[in-house]
Amino acid sequence: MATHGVYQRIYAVIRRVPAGRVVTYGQVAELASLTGHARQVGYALSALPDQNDVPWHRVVNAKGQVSTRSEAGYGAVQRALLAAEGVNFDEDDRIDLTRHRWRPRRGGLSR
DNA sequence: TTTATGGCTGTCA
DNA sequence: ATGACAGCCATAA
Repeated sequence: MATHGVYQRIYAVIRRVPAGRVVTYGQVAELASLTGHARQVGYALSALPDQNDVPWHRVVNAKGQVSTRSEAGYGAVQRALLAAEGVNFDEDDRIDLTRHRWRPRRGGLSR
């Protein structure tokens, strides 16, 4: 479908994120060949329909903290979903990115 | 077409 | 450590 949108590409990347793992907006952008356009990733998520197969909750900001959307409450939902997948949060509701950041296979750069 | 708006990020104080 | 500023650019009106 000729979805000439960047969003579709972003969704594709996020769908590849395994459970229990998280990625930052910037990382998703980079994986989607949009290095430096982390913002667009956030907008893509905001444009997500209620029904989707995209694990938007696995996308967090660079601080490892869940970005709140326009309304409050979603943060708690996102946190709950992640917690259900085994992602731990610290006292500040932050995720240990050094431990939960998703590492796409790429030539074995892992660690 | 132009203008305004962002679920961000990195740098500097 | 936190707070403020500027920059990148797609989508919507």
